[in-house]
Amino acid sequence: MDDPESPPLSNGELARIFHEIGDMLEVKGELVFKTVAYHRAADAIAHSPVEVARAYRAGDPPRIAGVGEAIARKIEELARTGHLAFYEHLREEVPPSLVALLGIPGVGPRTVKQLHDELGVETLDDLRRAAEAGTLRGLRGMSEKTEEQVLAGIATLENRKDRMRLGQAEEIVETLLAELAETPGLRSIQPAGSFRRRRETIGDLDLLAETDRPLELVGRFVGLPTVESIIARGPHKAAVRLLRGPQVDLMVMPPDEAGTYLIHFTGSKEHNVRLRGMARDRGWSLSEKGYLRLGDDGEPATGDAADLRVFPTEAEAYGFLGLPFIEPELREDRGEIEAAVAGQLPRLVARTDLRGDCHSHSDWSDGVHAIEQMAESARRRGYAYLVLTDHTVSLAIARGLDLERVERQRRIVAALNERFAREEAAGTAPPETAPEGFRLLHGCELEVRADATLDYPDELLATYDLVVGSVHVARRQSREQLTARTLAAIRSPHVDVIAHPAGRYIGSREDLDLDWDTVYEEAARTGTALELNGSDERLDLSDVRARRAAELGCVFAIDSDAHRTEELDNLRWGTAMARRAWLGPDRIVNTRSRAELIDWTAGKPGRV
DNA sequence: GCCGTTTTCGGCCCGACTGTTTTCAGTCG
Repeated sequence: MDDPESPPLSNGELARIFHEIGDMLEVKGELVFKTVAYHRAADAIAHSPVEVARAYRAGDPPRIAGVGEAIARKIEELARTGHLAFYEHLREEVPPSLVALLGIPGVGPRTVKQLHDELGVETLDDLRRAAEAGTLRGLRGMSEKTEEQVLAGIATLENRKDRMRLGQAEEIVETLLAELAETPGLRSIQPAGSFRRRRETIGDLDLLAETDRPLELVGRFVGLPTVESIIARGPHKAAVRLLRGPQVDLMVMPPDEAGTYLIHFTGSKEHNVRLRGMARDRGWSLSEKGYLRLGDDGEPATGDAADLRVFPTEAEAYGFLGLPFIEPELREDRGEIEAAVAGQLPRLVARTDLRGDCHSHSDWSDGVHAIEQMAESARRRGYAYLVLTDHTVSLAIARGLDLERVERQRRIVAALNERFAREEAAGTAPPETAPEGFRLLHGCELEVRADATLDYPDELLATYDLVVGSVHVARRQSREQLTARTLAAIRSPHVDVIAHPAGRYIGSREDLDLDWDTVYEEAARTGTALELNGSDERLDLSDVRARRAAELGCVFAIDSDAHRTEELDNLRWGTAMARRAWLGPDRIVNTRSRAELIDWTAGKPGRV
């Protein structure tokens, strides 16, 4: 029965259902291509810029690659009723506890089916008991050793850490690279995988090395003090789990053949599948080893090495398919192949394009470091400006500033800027100082109250260099209320940037329930920038949302939201998200000079 | 189940490692 009153399922919820269907079909032993089709469709829905269920309910189903007639019918049913009979029947047949067994490393769908059919295993505990009782060894292809592996796999699953934040991944990678750097024979070593693509969270880490002495490198790698266990170890490849840390894969490549290796191990899997398809169309088989010419039978030729093509760089390896180099952040099969074929890849914004930072805090509100420390730190990073945006009065928990403290803070900012100007004139500023000089701009992080009013009066807001507006409180309001509050900030002539528009914390706090397209359209119409918040706990807007916003004409600010000096470097993660959203420097307001930025903020009433 | 400037049927990406195997299936990335 239709239930138009209930909120439509989110893309994430739809994707989870179709992934689960794919998993259940795998366990049932269904044709593998069918299960893959469900997973592909689930991924496409998860990354869709439009709210799929809402669009179906409105009678305007979007065209989604990988969603054909059968899956479209299922989305339709889910969108209209919130239920899917096919899914519910499947869950009775293949209980979720059985699907959960797929999470055990080393246990795949065939094994789960075998365990269920032959031993009646339905849950993790069933399997644990069976392995401990030694009843697995009687099954075809299983032994005592299998039982040990299953038990170890269950332990791993139960201890499995959540995916890492980018900053955590970076720290581990840098430690590993330092520990392996002095290995004899090593020519180069670098991270690949989702960390190189800068996905918002990282599961496993991948390292790629060129070395003349593979055995020595692999040996040192598996012997590192932080290695808890060795998962696999071959002559050119090894996988380990770190103590209280992630799995790390090391791959050794022959010197001067890195091109296809880097592509293969950087991924994404979906990007690689597309490349292999292109290679196949041209009569070549692509693997990490290079391009191998296909014979008349459609199989790669064996024997003579004459038909293997290898390349020292990724650019050359892409070039073999007639493609330009594709930036790692774009390699998600979200249109980058088509753009590359058409010669229309975007020029992505780079960290060095940024001239300043529009969102930062001091110990006047909830930051750690003093105003002067924050300013000095930004100056020594070569910025032309840092906007100090401490919280406003109603956010008492963060010591929001009342009017009297705003005035005192303003005098401190002015005094600092006088000193900076004097030093620049006298030539005594730090050598890292930007050519245009450095100034601390005065702003605030303006609270949008629960009733959609702004925390400071217009007369006060008009005195700031730049204002970022934020929704922090009353997050559980209705979609209409939350959207109205965000729009109130966007429509204010004094609000220049909407800070962390979705208000999420990765892994712990969901996005605000907003009418997103309306928010994007209004931001575009008024010229209000949306923030790409660089805190690796936020990364807000997400890459998917930012790309949609850009399609609708929005501009953005890449901000650190630093609460201490070290966090100023959060700009690198904000930049990564901008790149994953296909954004160029022209869309980012803080690629502008200080004078241009100030002109832009002063022009807002005229932009409306 | 999806998809089509070679197909509306017949394909659908590739290889290393593991374990139990005597030639290969399963899992993983």
